[in-house]
Amino acid sequence: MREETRRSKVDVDRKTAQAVGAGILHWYEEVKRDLPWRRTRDPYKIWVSEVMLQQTRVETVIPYWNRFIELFPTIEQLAEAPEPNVLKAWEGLGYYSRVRNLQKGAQVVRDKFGGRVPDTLDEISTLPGVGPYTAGAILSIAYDVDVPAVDGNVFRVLSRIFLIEEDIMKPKTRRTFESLAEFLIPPGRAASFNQGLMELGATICIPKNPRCHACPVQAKCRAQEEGIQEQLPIKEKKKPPRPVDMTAALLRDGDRVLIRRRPESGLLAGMWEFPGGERLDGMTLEESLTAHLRDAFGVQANPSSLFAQVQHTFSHLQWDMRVYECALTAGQVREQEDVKWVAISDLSTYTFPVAHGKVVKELSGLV
DNA sequence: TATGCGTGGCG
DNA sequence: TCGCCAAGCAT
Repeated sequence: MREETRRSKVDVDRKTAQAVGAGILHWYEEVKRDLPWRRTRDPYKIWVSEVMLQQTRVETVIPYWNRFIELFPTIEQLAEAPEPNVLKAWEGLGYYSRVRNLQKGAQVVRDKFGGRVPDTLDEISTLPGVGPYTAGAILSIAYDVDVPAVDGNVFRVLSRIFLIEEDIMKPKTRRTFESLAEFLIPPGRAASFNQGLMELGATICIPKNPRCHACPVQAKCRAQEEGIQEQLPIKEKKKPPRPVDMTAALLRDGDRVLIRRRPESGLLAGMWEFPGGERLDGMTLEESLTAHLRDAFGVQANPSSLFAQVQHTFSHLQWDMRVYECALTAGQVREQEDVKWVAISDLSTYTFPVAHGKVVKELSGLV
């Protein structure tokens, strides 16, 4: 019996577990949203949706998922697609390593698993970009395996129902929630139950002003009983993003401008940008830009006028980016694979991070 | 265990 | 406005 083999670190009796599991399951079957990836059982398409949904809202993902599936309808086609095309399909979604890992994963599935997404926790977890949450989500949703899928919603919902006051930012806390979530799964119904937990967190048991009156398990919720649902889950504060002064150059040659590709690893890997870099210690922005252009291309360039100022906040960085029109006074920049002179009207065929995309937009408005 | 990695929406 | 938040993973 599963009740005897499964244990939770949280104090929950079987009757409560059964009531909560059934309550959420039945509520979900009644109210679930009609999302495009809920109309398929294709493990590949569910995989794509789960990766896109990492740290990303449903409303944002929908158009990206539709387009991505249209462009790459099968694992085979994704595995064989040119990488820049795949990156382009992700442009604007953020966390770009997700899509690189997704394509690598597709290649692993093709080469090591005969083209079929594996259906065991051990095997699927070997795929790049597939962590504990995504593994559980794909297995339960696509294959009906009774494994938990603990994301931010589940942390919030379960911490409230069972009044769990552990800090969810601590990695070890995940195990507490995973064992509890597994204990709650109505046998054979992990697909609907797991999605129900997340749906509840996304629509009712939301971070602020939770709609407890509409909750199917309100009567079982210990936080609601204590009136402290808004204080949960316990989450330690993150550090504020570090401010960085950035510069970038607008170098023109007729109606063409100079762009370059960022390195294959690190921040915004492989995306295109206007050349420049961080302000260097002890230098002004203009001096730093001149130095960056000299280092990168071996040319002398003078920043003349300020073309644009762009503020952009990442999860860990805050860019204050100033884009200067520059005049080349010595040397010239030759095209290479990762350095191009591009007509303004063709810039849209390249993939830019949002900060540089704002500059592209400014430029396009001038044409 | 702590940090790097995007972007857009909301109160 | 601005801090927080949204279906995390890799290192």
